[in-house]
Amino acid sequence: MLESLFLNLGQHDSLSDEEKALLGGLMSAERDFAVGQDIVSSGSRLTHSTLILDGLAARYKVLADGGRQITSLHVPGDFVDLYAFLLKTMDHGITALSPCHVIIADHSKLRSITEKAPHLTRLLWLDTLVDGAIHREWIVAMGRRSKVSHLAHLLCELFVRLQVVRRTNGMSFHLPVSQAELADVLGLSVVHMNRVISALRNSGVISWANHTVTILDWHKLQDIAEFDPTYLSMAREPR
Amino acid sequence: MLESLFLNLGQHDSLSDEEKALLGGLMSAERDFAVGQDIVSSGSRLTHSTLILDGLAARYKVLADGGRQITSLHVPGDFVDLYAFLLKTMDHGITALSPCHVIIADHSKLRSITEKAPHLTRLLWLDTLVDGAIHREWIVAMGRRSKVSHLAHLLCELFVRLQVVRRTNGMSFHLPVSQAELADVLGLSVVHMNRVISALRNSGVISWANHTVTILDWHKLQDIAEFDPTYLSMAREPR
DNA sequence: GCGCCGGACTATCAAATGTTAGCGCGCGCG
DNA sequence: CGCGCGCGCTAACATTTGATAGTCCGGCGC
Repeated sequence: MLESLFLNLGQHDSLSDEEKALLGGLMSAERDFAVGQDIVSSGSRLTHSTLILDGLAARYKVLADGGRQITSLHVPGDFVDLYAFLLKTMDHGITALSPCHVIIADHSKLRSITEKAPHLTRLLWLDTLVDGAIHREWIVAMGRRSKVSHLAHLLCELFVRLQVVRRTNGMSFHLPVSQAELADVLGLSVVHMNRVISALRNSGVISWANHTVTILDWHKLQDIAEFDPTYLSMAREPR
Repeated sequence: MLESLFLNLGQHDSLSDEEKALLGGLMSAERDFAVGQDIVSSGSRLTHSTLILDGLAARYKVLADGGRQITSLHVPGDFVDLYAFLLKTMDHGITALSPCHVIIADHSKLRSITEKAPHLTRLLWLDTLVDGAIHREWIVAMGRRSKVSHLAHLLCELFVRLQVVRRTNGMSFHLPVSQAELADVLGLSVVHMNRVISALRNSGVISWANHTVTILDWHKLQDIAEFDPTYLSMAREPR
């Protein structure tokens, strides 16, 4: 059941059986969230963190004028709010973009892992660091890439991350987001988001219908995006 | 000498004397970097991390077309590349925006802290999490705030962070960056950066000359920025 | 089967942002 | 002392992006 977590953490360094057992021991209740429902709401103080077993979730922040910005997307195997364990107060919300099946990890148990399992602690820490690396890549994309390149970069990233947890199907993957939601990711208006998607489609490197994206020309997509997966730290080495 | 590090980590939770000693034991050589010099270069693999004792540094990434995006700014007391301890390969560079005096922490010693000092490990982990929280706030600013609001937000953030490490002078602080460098932070052209700075200046909430920013109306600046410092986790509580 | 509704998509015009070019000031250097 | 140069600043024009207002289509409830 925790297979995607093991795949996710295990891509960086090998996980021993004891560590897998420790991770299993972290978890308590499973829960389900419907589309549009908040998994965690902004401003709350949590005593547990949430692991996605299935579905797509987004961290977001809403501004006074009603604008929404999505700051990250989360796939199965992602600890969406692991940082809440130390950050304590949530400064943003987390919402389900598709029906989400999750499992809960108590902070008290996470804390005890930091007391007695240094290697596993480092791997969990690393997980949050990769999160930060993704944020940096998003900042670069928002600030200095063309919008088409930004979108291409996002698709490359999602494809690779989904591949790690075996949620791709050949060169296709399911992307259950509306254009309005995507606009909240890239920081664009819906109208312009549509233009950007059309442009990428017309360049022939992807097809996109029924919430399914198919990469027709990975090489060219990667070129448009200037995508270099180094920041995802996918090399398995001692950490 | 490590006073700014203690102030920085100590804002989140209290640091014991033993922990301060452990942190002292981490450090080895001090070094100096001139303006424009790389403190860490992109693509390198490090065996140490760098703590800023004095100066202003920036993480940045350069794209194929020559464009540069700065993904974070670092003040004294910041471990600029602490994550390299686990991420291993640098996917971006770090440069000195003003003359930087730094001190080096060996990764082998950091690792031993994770083996024997769980609470200090959590505080270091937290330090990297705040880094991530700042990234998220920057993403929101880039995506959904007006440019003037984005700039105002940056100034609020820098003021608060500098205040923690006692680098402010009343409502003023030193900001040794050119408009071109600032444009690389906000993701704007230099010309437009200039327009945005002028607009904020003309609104009368700040004055800005000789690389010194003075906040004339903190309340109004905070309003323009919709600045809420929660994400900086400045409450001292058990972590 | 009909009508409503959300989401993709388009057109038109307005506003924000970028590009290119150039001016002027202060400062370090020959 | 004069010259070059980085940097702040501006002007004019081009391009990108946003706002507003639709159309069209498919799913779903009645």
